[in-house]
Amino acid sequence: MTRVTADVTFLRGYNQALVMAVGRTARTFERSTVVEATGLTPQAVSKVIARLIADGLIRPAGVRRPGIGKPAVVYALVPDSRYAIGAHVARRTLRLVLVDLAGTVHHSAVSPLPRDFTPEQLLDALSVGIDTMAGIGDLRSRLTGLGIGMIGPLDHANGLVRDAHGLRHWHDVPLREIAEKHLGLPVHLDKDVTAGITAEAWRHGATFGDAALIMVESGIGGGFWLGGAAHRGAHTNAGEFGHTVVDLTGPRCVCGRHGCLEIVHHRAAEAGDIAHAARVLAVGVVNLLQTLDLAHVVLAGADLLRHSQTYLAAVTEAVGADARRADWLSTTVALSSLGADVIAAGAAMQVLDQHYGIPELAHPLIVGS
Amino acid sequence: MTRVTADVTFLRGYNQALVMAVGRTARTFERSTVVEATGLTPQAVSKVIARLIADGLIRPAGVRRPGIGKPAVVYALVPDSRYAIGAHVARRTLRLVLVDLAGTVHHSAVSPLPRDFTPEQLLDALSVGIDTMAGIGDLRSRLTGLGIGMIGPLDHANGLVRDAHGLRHWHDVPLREIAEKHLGLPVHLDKDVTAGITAEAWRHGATFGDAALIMVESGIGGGFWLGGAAHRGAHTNAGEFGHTVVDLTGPRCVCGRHGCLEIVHHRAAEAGDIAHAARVLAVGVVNLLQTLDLAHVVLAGADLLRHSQTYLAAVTEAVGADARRADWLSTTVALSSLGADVIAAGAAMQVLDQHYGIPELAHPLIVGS
DNA sequence: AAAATTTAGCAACAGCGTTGCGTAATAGGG
DNA sequence: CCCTATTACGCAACGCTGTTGCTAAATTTT
Repeated sequence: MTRVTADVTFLRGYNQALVMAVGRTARTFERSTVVEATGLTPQAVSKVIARLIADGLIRPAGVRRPGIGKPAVVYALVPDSRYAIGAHVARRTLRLVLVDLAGTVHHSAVSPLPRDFTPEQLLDALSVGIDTMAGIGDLRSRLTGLGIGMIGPLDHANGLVRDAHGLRHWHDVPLREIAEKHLGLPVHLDKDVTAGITAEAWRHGATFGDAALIMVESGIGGGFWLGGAAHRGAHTNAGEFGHTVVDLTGPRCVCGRHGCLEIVHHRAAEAGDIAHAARVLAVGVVNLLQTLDLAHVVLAGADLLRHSQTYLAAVTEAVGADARRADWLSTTVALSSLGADVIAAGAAMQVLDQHYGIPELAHPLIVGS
Repeated sequence: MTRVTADVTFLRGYNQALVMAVGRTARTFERSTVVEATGLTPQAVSKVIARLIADGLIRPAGVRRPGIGKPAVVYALVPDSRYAIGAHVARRTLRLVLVDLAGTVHHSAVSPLPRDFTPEQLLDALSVGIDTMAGIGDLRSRLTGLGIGMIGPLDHANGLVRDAHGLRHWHDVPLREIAEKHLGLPVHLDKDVTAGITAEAWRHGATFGDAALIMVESGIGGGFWLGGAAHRGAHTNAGEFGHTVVDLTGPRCVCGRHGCLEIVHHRAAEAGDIAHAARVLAVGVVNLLQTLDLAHVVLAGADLLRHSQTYLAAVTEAVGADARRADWLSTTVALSSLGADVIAAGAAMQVLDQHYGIPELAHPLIVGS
């Protein structure tokens, strides 16, 4: 845990991150753009820009001639100044992506994982994949780290896999620690769905409001972006949205309860009635909207993307019907812009975010002795 | 909206708020206590403490003699240095409370409101009630403001009541503005449930993790505390948790959907089967835990408190059954420590929080022109 | 009475954004 | 062609933050 005290170094990181967010969202920008967006003084922005140029993160890119007056210098992010690798660890496959500072996915590769793979087998697969990707343009020196998005439950703060669902050799594995040792890179571990929603938020910039990523892929999960940050919950266990009861008299689920969203949805899909399955999922999504009041819903996951239009239509219709009562209640519904890469890409962006995003002011916990 | 830029004044507010949080949580504290809790240097803490003493917010309260060495100065919050008044506006009643800087409720008064009361009638009732309370100890000068917790929907950011459920004269009423003008006090407007959870968080201090306040009172609502702040959602409409579907084949609800938690619960309660009603509510609570992974669940609301032990037992049992699978998944369940005052008290604490809590670093939205 | 230990705070410092003001670069008008 | 208005940029001084170095004070132990 990096304890960040509220000193002036926080200010530097914070305002730098604001400028970086502008650069990531807009292709090019000027000093006045940042001034408007942040409320900082022009002089302060100049200082921040000078620091970022010195670090090679942004560069001047010509001038704008608006007519009268001295032309404004135009700046642009240097996307290839930093990279991160993201890994999506599923039950049978490992997906690796290379993401640059702008959030663009450059390479994507899927490799199979042995049935019931062990931590060692995963590390070997990661090692091989990273060497291949990092060797492409000799970008080892510009590699910020590795992000891993994985099925839970896990402990994000301590980088610990508690008990990955359906994998026998994954009980209390300190994956972050052993991966950092094995790979010689900073490693960030998070739940797959949380990584996924981070990808959407990182690419949309500071305008992205409260949002959820709904993932249907051997189970139903949800990743949440609330109040400008990923929501992980008290024990990194948020998002078990598939195990919310939507039918009190429904069939018994593997989790022990009756009528979970997941089992009801699964039964419908199994029977071949995808349209019905999609409507069931839509009920769950509207439940989320009622509870959390979200601005965006993003749909993802292999099983969903296989029938993407059916799901998109069902959820859009249900959300629209719900919001019809009030015109000020608007929520966008969309398929993930990154498709199958969303989890891995988001894991990579979490690493970039740790370095170039808003620094966490770890509200210090007053832990009793 | 107070746009806070990330300058040194933020640092001051932030670190002062940390010290105030320590003072609020602990009866008394020393410099070393704060150093441990915040990670600041002793010298920095000394400066902060000096500022707070100058403002009359804390005071020296003797010394501690731990044995060897110079005794440490003990400090204590001065609870009566600042007050705030909180109002809970329900359909038929107005509840007013006086809360001090420590979060202690000093006076509580309930007065009836006319059926279908108008904004003017509410303002008059507020005016009378505030004059009575503020006159008690001539604490007008120490009054920070008025917090109003009200049924929604409303717009927290703009202080606007959009369309209060079941009240005819409340469509797009700029309540904050007209109340500030009428009462001559800063006014803070929020949903009732959000105010309620703020009360719990403010009293528990920085150790309070993600939490929900479940309120059963002419409807079922939820207030959320996530990531160290109240969660209001994209349109201040979070918490409509009573209108989440738990029974796909259930009876039709007033909201148009079938099998909402609220209608299913209501039918059971109407039939006199409170135990069953409580179990239905408990299913909804567990749904929340699955989705959000909360550390605390607080139960409140007049209809619930009337059978508090039945509800407490049902929810505790359901939460325990759910967490049994994993020992690291712990969630506390409790009745609100403030009882019927929780909404009004929370509204008052929101006012205090704006002045003496962690300052918001309003992540500036890059709003397109 | 002297040494050891712990706490408190003054003074100088580095670094942040802000303010004041001078300079550079352009278009338009005389 | 030159002058002026306009816009953008940045140096220098400043106020404020927390930090660092060091001295002084208050107590117990030897």
